[in-house]
Amino acid sequence: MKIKEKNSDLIISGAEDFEPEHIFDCGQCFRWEHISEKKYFGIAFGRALLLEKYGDDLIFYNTDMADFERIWYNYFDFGRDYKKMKNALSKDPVLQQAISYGEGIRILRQEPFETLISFIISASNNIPRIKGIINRLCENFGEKNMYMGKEYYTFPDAKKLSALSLDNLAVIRAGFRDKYILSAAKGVLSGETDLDKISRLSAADAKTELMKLSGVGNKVSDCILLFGMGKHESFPVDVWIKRIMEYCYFDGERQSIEKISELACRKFGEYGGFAQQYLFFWARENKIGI
DNA sequence: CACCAGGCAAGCC
DNA sequence: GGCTTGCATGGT
Repeated sequence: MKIKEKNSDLIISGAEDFEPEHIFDCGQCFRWEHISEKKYFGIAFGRALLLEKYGDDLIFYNTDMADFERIWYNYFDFGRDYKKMKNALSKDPVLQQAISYGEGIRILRQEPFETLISFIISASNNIPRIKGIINRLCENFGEKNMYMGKEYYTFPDAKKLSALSLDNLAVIRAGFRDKYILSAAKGVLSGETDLDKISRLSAADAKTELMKLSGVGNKVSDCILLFGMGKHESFPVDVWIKRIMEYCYFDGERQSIEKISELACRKFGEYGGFAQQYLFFWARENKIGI
């Protein structure tokens, strides 16, 4: 991978296993917007970014090497050997097919607090509405910044959210999740919930800590571990994953979530999270198992 | 109208 | 322990 600075843009060549459509539509993030054919606009770590896939190159508009190294390199998981992971998972014929469909997926390393709140919102919800609620959360309570002549809003921090009442929060129309959002924010602000410390625990111990939070159960905690804490062995089992796993590995017979998790752990091990994302994207886009 | 959405907590037995 | 039910809101 080579990076050139040109005017105020970065041209990244030789970045393999990177397809914006796969990355941003596989359900791991909610703040990336499809602008045009190959352009996506998103916000992370307080920064906005317009990026474009241009042939084999990636263009990161209006940014610099300092921000690339500080934010985007880790956010886009550029340090990982995706070939090695794909080779390991491809030994399974189901995964081989799912990978060939979503070959450009990467798992983003997102901010723990944003991931926590976002996946609390995700419970019993659908993706378009999750995005809508998060947009309203940021527009009402985040900080306004400018990027390429356009205003954008950062994800509000724990302090800002903790100061809100349920009535204040009603504008985002989060439904019954509103009280969980406030409670989680207050825990983080007080230090009772130390997300950085939790990130450094083993996946199992971190999960135990996260599940102490109201509104964070088995599936939501796995998503926080996977997308916000770098625990790539986590395999979140939602309704889609449950269906496709039953269809592909259990002859279509209904299974408990525990049985599905056990099989995923055995089959995918340290790469469980990647397997989950390939399966999720493949199943949803092709309506497999429905 | 019923049913569902990247579930969870609380209340039952 | 496991199982059932209510939950806000919006889309089909």
